[in-house]
Amino acid sequence: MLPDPALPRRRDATQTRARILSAARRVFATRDYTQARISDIAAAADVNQALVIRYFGSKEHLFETALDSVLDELPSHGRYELDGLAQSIVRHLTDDSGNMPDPLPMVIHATSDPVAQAISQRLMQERVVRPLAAWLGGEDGDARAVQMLALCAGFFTYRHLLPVAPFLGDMHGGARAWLISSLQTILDGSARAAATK
Amino acid sequence: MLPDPALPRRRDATQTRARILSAARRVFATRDYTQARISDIAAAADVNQALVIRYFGSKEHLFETALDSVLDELPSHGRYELDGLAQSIVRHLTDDSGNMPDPLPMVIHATSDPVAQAISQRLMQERVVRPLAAWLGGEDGDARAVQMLALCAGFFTYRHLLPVAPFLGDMHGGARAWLISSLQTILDGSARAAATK
DNA sequence: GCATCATGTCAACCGCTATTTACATTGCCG
DNA sequence: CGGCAATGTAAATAGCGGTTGACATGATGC
Repeated sequence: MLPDPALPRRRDATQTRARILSAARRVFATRDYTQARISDIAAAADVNQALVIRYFGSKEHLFETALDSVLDELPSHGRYELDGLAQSIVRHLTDDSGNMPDPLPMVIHATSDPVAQAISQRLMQERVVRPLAAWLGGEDGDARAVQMLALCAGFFTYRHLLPVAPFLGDMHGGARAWLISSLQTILDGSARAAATK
Repeated sequence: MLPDPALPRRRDATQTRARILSAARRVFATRDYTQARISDIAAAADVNQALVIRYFGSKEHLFETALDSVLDELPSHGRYELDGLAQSIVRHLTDDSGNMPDPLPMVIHATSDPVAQAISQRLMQERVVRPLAAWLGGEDGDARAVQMLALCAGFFTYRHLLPVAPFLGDMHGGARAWLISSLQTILDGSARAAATK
């Protein structure tokens, strides 16, 4: 038996903060940053709107904290072989349950706001592009890293932001396969470059 | 000798409307839709802010008119051979002068606003995806069409929206070459599919 | 010239939303 | 218990930006 929902919840700052952060991650990943209202996040966290600001200072800082927490949960590249990485990326990208950490939705949705954009840019550069480029190796490592990100961003754009047919219907499988093989091509190129070193 | 800028310009509704539309195209292509202020457009057109609304009814309607006018200027696909199309697309995409019509910047920047997004979605579907798919031909024509658009969107995202290194520096040439060859691969696939019909 | 309509200007208005402020309630510790 | 700091709530506040309306000014036909 659940507790009476009319009754106020037992007060617990840590848990409340966590609920807000979790809600922020969901909301910032699904709506555009400027469309993501503080009240949306408060509602999703079942918390008073003023608490969101009280706990995180401002919308911008909440965004930074939320993106940071997603990046913390991202599995490190070292855990993947060349074969698995492409599929793993796409699995994160196409997971709609919200259980798999993926910075891309938040980052893409943040491009509308100058401040949130700057935050995303810095964090993505430091914590995704740089390590991925290093892991890919070679002198064109970071070129390849950004190519992979661009592929993912394009896929995401036409899946969620501008869902023109045939991305709407049952074509997801085909698009997914195309994305995997395109990523794999870039990875294979890296492998070949490394082998000829 | 130019006319005294302190003096009011000779009144001409057609010209004023054209100046507003042109300014709107520039502004909507460079800033995000929600960040693109009516006052920005008015200033760029050197026109009173109220006139923008007077002539176009609302920000949303101005956006639709502006996007429509860009699509009108787009060269039809029939004018290109398979070889030239990829390069032509990329030339439009990487032109910073604003002289070449390209709906992509406006469309991408419109994704933050639900209404502008819906407008973009409809127009892109009808006037870009559909004709491009028909031109590509084959049963997977529209899948390939969207793949090409996704590539362009990804490229644009990491060039303008989330400019992480090495897209910032001198790597543009490399990224450009990559984009052209990726597009060409999709086009070649279409050609092969058509040949084996 | 002058009447009149088209065009342009200026100053409000209005809704929206992040943030703040003042106030209530809970839980903890003596 | 009783006080007090931590936590939660509700209602302003403030600023921004699209839109509107009342008024000014230039152009055009008589």
